[in-house]
Amino acid sequence: MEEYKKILIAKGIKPTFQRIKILEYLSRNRTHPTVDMIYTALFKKVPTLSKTTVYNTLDILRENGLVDVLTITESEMRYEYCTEPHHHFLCRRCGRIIDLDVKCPYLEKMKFGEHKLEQIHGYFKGICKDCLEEAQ
Amino acid sequence: MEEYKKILIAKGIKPTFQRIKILEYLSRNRTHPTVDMIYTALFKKVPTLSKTTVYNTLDILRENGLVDVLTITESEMRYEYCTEPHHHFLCRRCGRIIDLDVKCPYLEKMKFGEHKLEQIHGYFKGICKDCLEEAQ
DNA sequence: ATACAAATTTAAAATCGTTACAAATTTGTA
DNA sequence: TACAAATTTGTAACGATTTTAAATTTGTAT
Ligand SMILES: [Mn+2]
Ligand SMILES: [Mn+2]
Ligand SMILES: [Zn+2]
Ligand SMILES: [Zn+2]
Repeated sequence: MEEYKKILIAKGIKPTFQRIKILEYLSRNRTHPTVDMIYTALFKKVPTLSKTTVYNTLDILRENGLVDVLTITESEMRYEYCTEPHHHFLCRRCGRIIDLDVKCPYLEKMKFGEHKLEQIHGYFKGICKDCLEEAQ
Repeated sequence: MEEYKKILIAKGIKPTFQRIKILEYLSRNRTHPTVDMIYTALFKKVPTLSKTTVYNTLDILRENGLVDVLTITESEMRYEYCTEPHHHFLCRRCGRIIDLDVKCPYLEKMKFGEHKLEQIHGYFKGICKDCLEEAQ
């Protein structure tokens, strides 16, 4: 609670209860949740919460570099607490999005050719280890 | 026309007029169009075309490995005629999606760790060369 | 050719994630 | 306490996609 309040203040974002809770949720749940997952989880604790606030807050957090957005699935956006750049694996069976420890030269240099590079997304898709085992 | 008819037949897909036209369009327009772009362009030539047919056909083409789908933007899917795997650059200024010639070891091996890897998407995002120049 | 079943196309409605909007509430300051 | 600004909220609008069922086309048996 206090920790996330400080983070918001450091970024010049007014640390409202909702913003703190959303940032805290993302920091504690490294599952790349959808907006609806965030909303549903927090609504239990904050029954006045509006989904619009989740959208608004995520936009603010994103603008301030506290949150990253993944376009890895075909229907909804995924959000994650911003850390070091890394790649992701999406399992088409269970839908989980798993952080990968991929050695990618571009991730560090953030430089490529003549274009101005701002983000790199590495999306690996297939069947995850657990689902493979489950199917024997 | 005949060329794409043959490709469809080779895949066991009934080569209807609409399917041929959609496949032909994707082969000739390597711009990673949206469904709406495909529909709007073809509607001029095929005024009876339905957007549902575009969706249906793209699904079939995708299932048969003739078309790839990109989830690079935040709102709609992008389609491309299937070629050798390659990465992409999305310009947030002009919206163009540019094919990249990135050396990626994973693209060739298609193997990574303990998961079963089926696809790799490399999405680079930023400002393209042309837009940079245009802004001096 | 004709009839009929299956496949395909089409148009319309439904769904769902996201955005726009305006009212209600909260916050900061005088 | 009063008031303006910022934030939150609920609702409506939007747009991409999916669902559904009717219309059309195709292939095949007669
Ligand atoms: Mn991650
Ligand atoms: Mn491409
Ligand atoms: Zn899985
Ligand atoms: Zn550009």
